[in-house]
Amino acid sequence: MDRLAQVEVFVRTAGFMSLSRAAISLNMSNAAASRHLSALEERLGVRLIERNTRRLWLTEAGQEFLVRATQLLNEFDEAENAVLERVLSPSGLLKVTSSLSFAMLCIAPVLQEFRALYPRLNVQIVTANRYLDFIEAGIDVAIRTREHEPDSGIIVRKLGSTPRLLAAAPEYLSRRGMPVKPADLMRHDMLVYNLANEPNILNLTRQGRSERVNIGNTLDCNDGQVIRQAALAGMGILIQPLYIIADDIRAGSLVPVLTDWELPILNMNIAYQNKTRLPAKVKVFSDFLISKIRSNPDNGISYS
Amino acid sequence: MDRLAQVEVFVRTAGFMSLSRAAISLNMSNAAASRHLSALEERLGVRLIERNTRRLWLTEAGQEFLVRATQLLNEFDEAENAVLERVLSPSGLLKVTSSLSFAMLCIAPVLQEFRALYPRLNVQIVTANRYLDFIEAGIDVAIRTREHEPDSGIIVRKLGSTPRLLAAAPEYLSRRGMPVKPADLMRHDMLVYNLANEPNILNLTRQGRSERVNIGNTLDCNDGQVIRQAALAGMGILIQPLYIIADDIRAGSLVPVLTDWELPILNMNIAYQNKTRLPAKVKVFSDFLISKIRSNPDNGISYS
DNA sequence: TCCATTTTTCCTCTAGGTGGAAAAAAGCTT
DNA sequence: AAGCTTTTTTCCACCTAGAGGAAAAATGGA
Repeated sequence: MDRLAQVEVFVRTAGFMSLSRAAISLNMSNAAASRHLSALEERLGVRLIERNTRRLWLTEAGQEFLVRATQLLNEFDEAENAVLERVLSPSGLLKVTSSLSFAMLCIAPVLQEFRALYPRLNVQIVTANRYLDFIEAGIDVAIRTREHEPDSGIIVRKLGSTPRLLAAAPEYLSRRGMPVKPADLMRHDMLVYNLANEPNILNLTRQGRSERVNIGNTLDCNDGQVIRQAALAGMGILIQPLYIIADDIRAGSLVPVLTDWELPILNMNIAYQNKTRLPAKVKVFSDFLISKIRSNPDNGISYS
Repeated sequence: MDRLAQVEVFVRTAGFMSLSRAAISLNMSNAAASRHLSALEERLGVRLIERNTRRLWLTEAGQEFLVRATQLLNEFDEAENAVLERVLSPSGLLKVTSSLSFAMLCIAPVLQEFRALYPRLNVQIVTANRYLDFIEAGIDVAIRTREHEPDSGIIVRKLGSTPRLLAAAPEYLSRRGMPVKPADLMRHDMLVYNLANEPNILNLTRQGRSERVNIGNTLDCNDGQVIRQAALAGMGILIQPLYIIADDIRAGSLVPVLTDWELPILNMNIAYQNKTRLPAKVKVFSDFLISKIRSNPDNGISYS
């Protein structure tokens, strides 16, 4: 039998001065209420409420217990309400990991608005050029581009897609010429992001036809921003997601090349551990970020 | 399911960092412990303990709830222990009613010792020359001499028996002569206690023979001490229980008459309400008083 | 004395909780 | 990488504790 229910019957009965009314208010039968009260008195070894069929009154033990019991029930409700409030109003620390580029371009610009919405939730961005382990690094949310997670315990939700482009500074193109067909890339200086799948092989398609090109690597680096800076300096042709160089292209600082050819789309995903109950902070952050990215047409990430 | 048991499983699990060890310590199966914890999390709508088969750790919600939960369990134990202590060490107020005589002669002399034994229990003596109603007067214990209680809800325990005697002051007997046989009483001044059963009829027996005498009443009073004082002043012959005039007889202030005749024995009883659980204070007082009266051979109350 | 109402207890039924065992998972060792 | 050990979770069959309805008992008022 639920000991708290026993205490509730006792407190309600003392309040109403009636077992029947206590039973009604607790949605239980008279018989059940009587049993609950008797069970409590049995366990305590004392009569808490002296009663007959016409009236009842608290014993001295009952009066003392009533004070404590009422306080206990209140505190129990408060404890549960505090937890419930935490669910509705997340707080604490949320650890998000992503590439430096994604953090700079997609998270940092909207973080202030997020903090305004959830003032008690601190967000810590852990930029890394490799995928961190959720458990080892204490990560709550990860932004990843790989198609599949080896760990089936990870939930993956799609943020959007971004095309990969080939682009170079106008100065470089003046100096080295514009590549006309994919094979021309073999004679160009290529700036390679070495964390990509098969970083030295390019698969380009046009009108259903594919061409596979092996490229050298004038620069072999694990950071998109470093590669972008090198390209801006005229060091070669880069292959990067549109969202990273969208502003550069609009500014004319980088010029796309082989634009009638397509490279494989890059899917941007948000990932978190599959838990029996998704922590509120993970949920609110994920929903927020997805909403922000999808509602910005200029960021180079589309969703369909 | 017992909600407190759920909280106990949670707190134990957090302490041991193991559901299995929490289960052992609470004498329940692993399955039951798992269900209790899951049920608590279900009701709260939040994961309190994140866990896999190898380790577990508190969520932030779990950390906060743990503080409150631990306090709740402590306070619940304290509330129950406070009640238990009250049972073992009675306190509060005990209302005892008896005749003035009994209170003066049998209760007052031992009350100090009782209070020393139970310092937190206050005894209130309500002397009355009539029987008070338990419920109306809020009486816990009553000393009564009547043979039967009309209320079957009253428990009656025998304190002892006291013979009733006829006695008068030596001066009165010198002046009016010593009665020789029961019929002589009709020509004497009789001091009648009008609360007795059939106060104006005396049934005296000797060697198996009974004589019934109708007596007049020079004094008709409802208080034994007033009757005693009148007899001491030579106003007439009284009929009173031995325990009231035992000291007067030893002192020679009152002289028993018709001593080879017997009046009906008076049974002294202690009475209290039949309750589902006898209050500790009623029990300890009753036991104490019975013990004191039975161990005093000089008080005029015998027990066999 | 009768009546209405409340508390308690009895009875029957079933829903819920049990433990054991199996499944799944996880981390360590080889 | 595979195997092993241990823990947590879930399933299953069983049993009992708790349910409500009704009757019994009690109580106070009319």
